Amino acid sequence: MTETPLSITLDRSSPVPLYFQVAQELERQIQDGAMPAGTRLENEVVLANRLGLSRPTMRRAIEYLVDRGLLVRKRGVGTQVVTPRVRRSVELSSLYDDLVQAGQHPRTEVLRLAVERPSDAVAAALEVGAGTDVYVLERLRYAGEEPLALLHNYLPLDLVRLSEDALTNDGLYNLMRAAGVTLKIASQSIGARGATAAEARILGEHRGAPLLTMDRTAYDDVGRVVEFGAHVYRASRYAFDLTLTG
Amino acid sequence: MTETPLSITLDRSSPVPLYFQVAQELERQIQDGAMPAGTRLENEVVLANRLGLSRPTMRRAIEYLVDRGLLVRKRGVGTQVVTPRVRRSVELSSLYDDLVQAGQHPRTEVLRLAVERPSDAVAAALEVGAGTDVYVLERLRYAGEEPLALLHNYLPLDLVRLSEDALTNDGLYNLMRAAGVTLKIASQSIGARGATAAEARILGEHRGAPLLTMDRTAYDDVGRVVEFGAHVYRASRYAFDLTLTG
DNA sequence: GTCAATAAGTTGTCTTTACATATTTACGTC
DNA sequence: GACGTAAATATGTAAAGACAACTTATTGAC
Repeated sequence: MTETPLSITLDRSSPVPLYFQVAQELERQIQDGAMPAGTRLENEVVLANRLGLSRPTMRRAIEYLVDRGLLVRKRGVGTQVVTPRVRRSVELSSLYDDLVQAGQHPRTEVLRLAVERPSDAVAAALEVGAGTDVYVLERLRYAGEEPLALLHNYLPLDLVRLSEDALTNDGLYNLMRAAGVTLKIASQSIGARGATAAEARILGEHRGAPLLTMDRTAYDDVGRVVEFGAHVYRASRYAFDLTLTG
Repeated sequence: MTETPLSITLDRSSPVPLYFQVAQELERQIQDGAMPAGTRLENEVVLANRLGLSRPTMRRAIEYLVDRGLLVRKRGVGTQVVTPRVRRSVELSSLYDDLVQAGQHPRTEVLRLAVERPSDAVAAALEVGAGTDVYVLERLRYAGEEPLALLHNYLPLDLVRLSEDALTNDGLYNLMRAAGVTLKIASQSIGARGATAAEARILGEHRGAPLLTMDRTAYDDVGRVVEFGAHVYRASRYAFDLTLTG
């Protein structure tokens, strides 16, 4: 309802684009609470003039925030701040990232790191010939002292050099990013099943206990398969949180 | 690698924006295979001239497809068609939509449709006062003759009028859309647990059988809560497929 | 008082022009 | 032949202006 006389100082000598400076500052003010939900922005022309920008540039800043779900525009009406929600869409992150963000201290135990011929299913998922060796990785993830997940990963050899040390101290995705692999898209399938005897033993559950399963194939920016993972999580300790936009 | 001399006919009298006409036609040609993965587009200036458009308009068309993951741009280099993948990000859809798309014939049995006081947890999820009546909906979803999922939904009264008939023949989300509710964003949590005796009986599983659980809160374009759902799926019959971009 | 036409205000689309910056290629120098 | 520099080529950012389309409020007629 309210209307705010926005003021932003711009740095025209900065390498950061003007539209992005505006978008960032706007976002900051929204997150700060300076522009609570429902706040009506002044119209584009006035805003552009006030900031000494052209309307297209001002529009682009607003557009960026509309795409990210912080603002809503209606033709003929105006632009409003959206009710504060978790606004980010699903992200490409790993369990490790999730736990770090939650303030937990994850610990990883590398059970197996080998280079060998993949099974047919894995070879198909990685889109390599059946005779091509790949990394085979098996890890156990802890949150605190409790085992949380049993992770199986398969990777082509030519993307990143894996070592047990590095994997113990860092997440797989971080290692890949550090090696210059740009993760772009991943297709996942989330299901559930009962734990096998072996899984139950490793994870500290009883046989048949419900496990969450996630199979993931990850691609880089040119569409190459960079990783295939088949993971199981103790359902009693873990859930997947998603935010979808549509 | 290859380069294609794109040709598109535009309708300037159409209400469909020019940039969108271009984007649609480009997408069609990509999907058709006329522009296979790796195809290099001509540069923006040439394309704009060839189609009789300004460069910003041409850029906007390309930008649209880049955002959707069909094209990749690199400054100083050019624009390329991406390797064909499932390119769409996660969408706001319901199980019903999923099944229809898969060619299945879903059937819905309405077990309960009532208006009553919500539990504290539901009231909190819907962000209504504890004394406010809400729709309480319990449905059983079949795929063919097999029960697939047990769905619990809670909705504010003022958004849509629900009837047992309509729910039997159509998905809840379709009904809401038809009532003018624009679903914008949803946060979901996917987990797993063993079936209770009651759930097992209804779903045709045995007690303790692994079930996928999904709790979802859906919001409209101005951030109002429009639905809260707590669903369980037979893990032996269902999995969630997601495509993430990052 | 009610309804329809009109006006004002706002975002949506499009053009033209200019310059900045990243990347690759070609060339010249050593 | 190796290296650095410059040129060519492509996308990235920005400005200013014009008209279109949608909403809402106002005004006028009845």
